Amino acid sequence: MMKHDVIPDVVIRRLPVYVRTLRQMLAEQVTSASSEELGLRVGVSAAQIRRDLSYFGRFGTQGKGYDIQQLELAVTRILHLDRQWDAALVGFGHLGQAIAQYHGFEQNSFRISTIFARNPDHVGQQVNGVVVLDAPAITDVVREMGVRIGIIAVPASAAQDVADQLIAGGVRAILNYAPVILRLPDNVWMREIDPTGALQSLTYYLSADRPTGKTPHTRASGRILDEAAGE
Amino acid sequence: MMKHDVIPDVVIRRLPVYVRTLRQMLAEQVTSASSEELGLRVGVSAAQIRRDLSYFGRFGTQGKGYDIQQLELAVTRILHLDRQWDAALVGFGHLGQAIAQYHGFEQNSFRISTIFARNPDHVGQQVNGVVVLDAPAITDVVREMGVRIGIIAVPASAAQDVADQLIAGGVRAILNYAPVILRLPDNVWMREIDPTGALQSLTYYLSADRPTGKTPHTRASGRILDEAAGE
DNA sequence: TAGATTGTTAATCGATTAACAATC
DNA sequence: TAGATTGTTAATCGATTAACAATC
Repeated sequence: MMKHDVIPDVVIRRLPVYVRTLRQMLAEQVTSASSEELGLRVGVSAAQIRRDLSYFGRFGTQGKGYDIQQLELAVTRILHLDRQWDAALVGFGHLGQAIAQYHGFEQNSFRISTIFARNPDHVGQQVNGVVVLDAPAITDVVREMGVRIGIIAVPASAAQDVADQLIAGGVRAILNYAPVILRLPDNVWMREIDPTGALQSLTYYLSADRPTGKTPHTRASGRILDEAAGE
Repeated sequence: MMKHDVIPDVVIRRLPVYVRTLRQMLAEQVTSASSEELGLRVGVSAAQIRRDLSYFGRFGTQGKGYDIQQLELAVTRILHLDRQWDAALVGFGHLGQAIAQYHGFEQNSFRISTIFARNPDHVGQQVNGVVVLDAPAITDVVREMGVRIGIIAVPASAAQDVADQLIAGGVRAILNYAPVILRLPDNVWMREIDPTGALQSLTYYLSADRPTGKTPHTRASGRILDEAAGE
């Protein structure tokens, strides 16, 4: 095993896709697979699967491939998903409420344990047994509860402030839904969720105003579609 | 101006952030800025700002910098954001409803013009004057309306099918909220929205179970925080 | 004109892929 | 053992940064 001082963040970002895929395979009762098969499912090359995994150790068997159950466990541990993480949600508007009600985090090692809002109409409300607290309490409550993950779902204008308060309370990982570039100290990690930006980059590729005549109404040729049924 | 056959997708992905930042600057009545200042706001290097823009033309003035209003217009046009785009939303569960009610797309060149659901309880419901249609109609309706953008908010197990139907109807850009790797023909562009995956990659960096004693309760040192107040 | 800052090319850095010896 | 497939190193590809001539 190669020892690396820092593992590239691109690699870390791919690991959740690996975990998800491995779990799906377990559900399908697949017990083992080669890097070739894994790559096909995950949508990356076999070489990349092997390269990525090699940063963390040796998980395969030459000539045979990988034991799915073993590998799933290994990657789960690498990402520290073998426990539940508390997260503090800030913002309880349309978006915040949708996030609070979302039942996808729970099955995936996360739990929204605290919710904060500025709007007095929201403070005191309750979701899944979690009471919405007043925003000024962010730093203190987060510190007291030892929460290390923050989810920001406030308007752009308030986001930097919220981030600062979360960080002051000990938060070191932020999921940011607000359309702003947050300035963060470099011991804090962040990911952005920006559906609008995603759409705005897609339209670059949609040039003509209308589908041109050549647009086939037959089924897409699907070179890629054929190679793995997957999922 | 350099002529490039294809502009790297990484560059295209940054442009929406540029647009957003430029609009923010306009709102602040900033009339011009150097690549240095823009880079500071956007969170990339000055060299990158200049390099990225150079793929599309010359937008600055030596010795002076960029006219914000002019540049905003230019990037808006490059991304084809100077019109409104219809999008078809598929899925009307918790997530789909949240997306349908989201009032952030409208101010940003997008409009959810059609909604599809499989669940009979959802079909026939109405949001902002848009009636939820039965899922089997996807291909025909999308084709008829000339919709070229699809938003997938269905369970993972149904996502590939939905994508295929959208594409058969002429959709060429997909925003995918389902946690699956979609297999798409290469004339179709896609972006993934995966908050769970984002959180799962963040926990890699949160090693210890609890904040260690050394965690400072003082304000984060903020090397970066200081350099630009921004936003 | 002198100072500032662009647009662009060359140098550097980083990530992906190809290749293959090791080995199950 | 022969065939398959890993783990790893070297080669390639692509993206970012540095540097600077052009020019406002």
